[in-house]
Amino acid sequence: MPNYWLFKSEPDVYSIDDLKRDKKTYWDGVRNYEARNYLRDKVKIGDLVLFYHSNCDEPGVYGICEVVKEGYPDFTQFDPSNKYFDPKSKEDNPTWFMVDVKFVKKLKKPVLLEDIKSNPKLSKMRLVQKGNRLSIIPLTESEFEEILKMSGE
DNA sequence: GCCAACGTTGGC
DNA sequence: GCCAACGTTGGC
Repeated sequence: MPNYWLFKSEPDVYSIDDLKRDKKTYWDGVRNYEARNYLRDKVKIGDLVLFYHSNCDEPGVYGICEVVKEGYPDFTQFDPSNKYFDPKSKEDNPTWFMVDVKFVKKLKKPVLLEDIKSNPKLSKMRLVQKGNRLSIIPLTESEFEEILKMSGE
């Protein structure tokens, strides 16, 4: 039984089309402790992930990917030239973690944030709760399935 | 571009 | 340990 997640990405930085082109990517730059704990401890190989576009004209879920490598240290935290560099993190005790995901599919049509907000079955998702900023969000199986249904999948 | 909500930092 | 200041997120 896989777990289900929603990962946010700004499409100007990395979009579902980038993942489709690359087939696979590492999920770098998560710098929030709660999200880090999910990546380090809970996100497992075979888990399914909704790929969400944030901070853009039409925020919403645009695709699906699958976890292919479980939590390991995010190497960008050790690279002074990287924008995610964290001088406080030590290689023998890394602060930040990443996972790898592979492209599964783009949704036939995106499920936009406004659609998610207007669906009462999805009102418990942290995505739509007040002040939400978490970039790695756990989903129930029924929430995941409901979003696929809304996309016409 | 604005700004509310939130997490982090650092002085005390 | 408190909390004001600050930086970031992300919808609008």
